[in-house]
Amino acid sequence: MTEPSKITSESVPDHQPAAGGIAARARASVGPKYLAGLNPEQRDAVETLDGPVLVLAGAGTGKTRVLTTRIAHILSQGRARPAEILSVTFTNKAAREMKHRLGQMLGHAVEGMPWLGTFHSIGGRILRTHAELAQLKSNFTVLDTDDQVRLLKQLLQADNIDDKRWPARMLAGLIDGWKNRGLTPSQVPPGEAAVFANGKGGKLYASYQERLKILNAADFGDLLLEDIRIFREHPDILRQYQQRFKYILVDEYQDTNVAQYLWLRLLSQAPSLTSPRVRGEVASQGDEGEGDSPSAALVETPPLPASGAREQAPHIKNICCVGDDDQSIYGWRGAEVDNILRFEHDFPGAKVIRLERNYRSTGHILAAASHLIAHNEGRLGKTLRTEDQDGEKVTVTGSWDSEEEARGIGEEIEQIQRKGEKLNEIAILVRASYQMREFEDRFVTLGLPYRVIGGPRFYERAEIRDALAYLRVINSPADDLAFERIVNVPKRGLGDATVQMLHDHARKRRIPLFEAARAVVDTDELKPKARGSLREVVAQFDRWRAQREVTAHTDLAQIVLDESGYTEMWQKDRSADAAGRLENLKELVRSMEEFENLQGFLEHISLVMDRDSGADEDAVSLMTLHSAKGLEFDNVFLPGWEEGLFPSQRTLDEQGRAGLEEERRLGHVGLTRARRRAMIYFATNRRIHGTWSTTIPSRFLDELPAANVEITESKGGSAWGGTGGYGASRFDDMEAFGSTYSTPGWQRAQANRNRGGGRNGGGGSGGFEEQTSSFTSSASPGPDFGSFSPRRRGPMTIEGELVAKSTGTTSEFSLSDRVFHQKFGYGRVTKVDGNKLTIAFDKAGEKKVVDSFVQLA
DNA sequence: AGCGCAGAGGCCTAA
DNA sequence: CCTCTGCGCT
Repeated sequence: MTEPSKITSESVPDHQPAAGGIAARARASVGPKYLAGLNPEQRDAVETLDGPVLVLAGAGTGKTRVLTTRIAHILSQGRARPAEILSVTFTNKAAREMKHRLGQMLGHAVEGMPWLGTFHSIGGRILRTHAELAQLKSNFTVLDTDDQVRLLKQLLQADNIDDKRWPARMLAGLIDGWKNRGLTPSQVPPGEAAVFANGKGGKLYASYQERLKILNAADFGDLLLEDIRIFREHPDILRQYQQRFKYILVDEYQDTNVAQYLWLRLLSQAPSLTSPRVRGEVASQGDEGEGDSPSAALVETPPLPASGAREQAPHIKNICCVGDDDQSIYGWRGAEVDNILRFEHDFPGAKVIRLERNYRSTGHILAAASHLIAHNEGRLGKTLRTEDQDGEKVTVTGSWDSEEEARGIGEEIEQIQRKGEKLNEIAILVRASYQMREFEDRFVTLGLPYRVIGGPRFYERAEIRDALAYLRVINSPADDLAFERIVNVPKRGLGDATVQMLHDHARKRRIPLFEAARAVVDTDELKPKARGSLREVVAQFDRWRAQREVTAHTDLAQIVLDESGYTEMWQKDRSADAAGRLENLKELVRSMEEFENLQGFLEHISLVMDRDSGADEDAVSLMTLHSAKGLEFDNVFLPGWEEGLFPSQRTLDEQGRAGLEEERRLGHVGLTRARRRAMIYFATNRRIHGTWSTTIPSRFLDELPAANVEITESKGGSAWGGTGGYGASRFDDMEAFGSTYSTPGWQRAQANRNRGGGRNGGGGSGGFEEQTSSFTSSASPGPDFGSFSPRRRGPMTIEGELVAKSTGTTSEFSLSDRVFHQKFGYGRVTKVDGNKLTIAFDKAGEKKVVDSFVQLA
């Protein structure tokens, strides 16, 4: 199958001038039609089928296209059958997209690609196949974060640990972190295990795992971690998968965590040659009991040929990882950028291909994004280039507060809409999901259709979780968490006392709650009323389980919801959202149709993150920067570029410099989502925890190159005192507005000045002239410059970049000059204020712009 | 058992 | 600002 020849496609005359990537370029003119239109690097990435390949694909360089074309190529070359290709992504969205594109390319649906999916879904599938080796049954439940926390809470209670001091959430985070690093309870470094509850952390992790087995449940981390364990302990099983997967493709490799990395490494070894190696691994794992080094999993585990010179032949099969270190934004959930940085070391003989030609964004946008990301130190370094025109500059707009920001963006959107552009081509990308609300409110009043992507997940809603709990109990009677959730929903008179009693009973007899209930019903331990209710519940579930055999799963679900009284509960509820909840329940039942049976549905539901309602309607997309990765839009709004929010203070506090760099990558991701227009906003006042606070513009604004950025005024200008115009006089007596409308540079200078002068307006005081004049001086840091910043800031030199260009103490323009503006067209100057001009544009109306952006007409 | 209220704590990002 | 918890009352 995989002979080590480097030339893969049908031979083609090598007639092109030669340099690196010649072969690929040569072939570019001929070949299968799916190769047409690929650039030489892309083509190289598609056609290098043998051995490890790392494709460093910058934003918008055709990453997905390469992946899908590569699969098509493998298939059409007869190198492997669809079922022999393992292709992993992080999100369902990405997986779906790949399936979709493959379908288009191959001209038929891709049911034949059973191993194309997310890490979690594929990991889960493998685990189900060998569930018994992890002390589970194949119908195990996947617990989400909520279940996880509830379970841990129970454990903490059982151990008499004060969950005020030691919140279950924190423990959940720790356990997640350990699992992300591939650590089983016994492998957790003692020092780390001790940080929780005075040393009980490790023990709690262990008992949590035990509880999971009893509940016949796994959490997200287990879906990979248990696979790894099974692979290590059962070389024969590992070999079976190694033989099956002839090709491995990995999307977003920069986001892989240690566990995913280990999982991939195990699978990427060539089967026939690995068995001794694997056995070696098992041996090395055998002593995992005690005294492991802190990074046990990292250091000790991968005794792959790759990791050392000790092995002569790199028996690594054809793995192709695609990623972009500049888009690594999941460090907080254990992603190891190191994985991508170390690739060549881990997979010796790896070919590294860089995709640097961007097909998405215009020159200004790309330049702004590149310039921003260039402030990061830890990167492999890529230079994105485009052959597109410069296009419009990235705009930066200051607003008084977040409401005005939303208003301004709303207006801008309406304007775009008036130009005839699709709402589908507009996205608002926020740092934190709580920012979304303001936009939703605004859009509702405007009647602007929008959709929230990746917001509160469908299955996280209470009614959905309740409904699922019913189904889970039917499917897996040992699922105590689910049973507990619904035993008294709707109210049946089975309160805490009863549940506590069941718990005791269950623990004593080591049986699930449900079985305990069945047993208790026959005793007189409960009061008649509770006893009757409980008996009814047990009988209902027995009945439903029996019906399951003869009833379609969608019908069964409907029956369960109706007979349990759950539907009725919401019908009686007169609160505002009851109707919506009923609607959601209907939607849930409807969505079950896509699955073959109840089991299949439950397997997927916890892993499927996105609810995809109405994707075909024309609507503005609202989402977090994180969930925007991989998407693109003509128009992208980036609100909330303020210190504390973006970059997030918490990230800075917790991760320091690394955190800052990750935030910056997030900014880079945001900007590179835009094809034609990127519009950044910052507000001077924002609600934090419900109280208004004054904020400072994000340092990232200063890191944007002046040449590609334009400072504009908010269009939601009414908050500026009621009129669109502005003037020194106005700001003189409106202290609060003083700094709101400045460029970032101003604002810094302003804050600086205020500190110096001992005024405390939170940066909000100071007259207009003052701002203007201090504009230039901000390029050189004042003595106490750093003091107003929440964190110590880096060298201030960057400050000058944005400032310098737009700085000018006096403008060369004067009143009623006829001017031209790249974006707004022709207009007449109606007011001059330092370097800020107010111009009445013929078409765009009155605008405030910095003079360097206009020229005399 | 169940309801309503007051107080506390959280808002980062995700499968 | 919003949700969750615990408490006291019915």
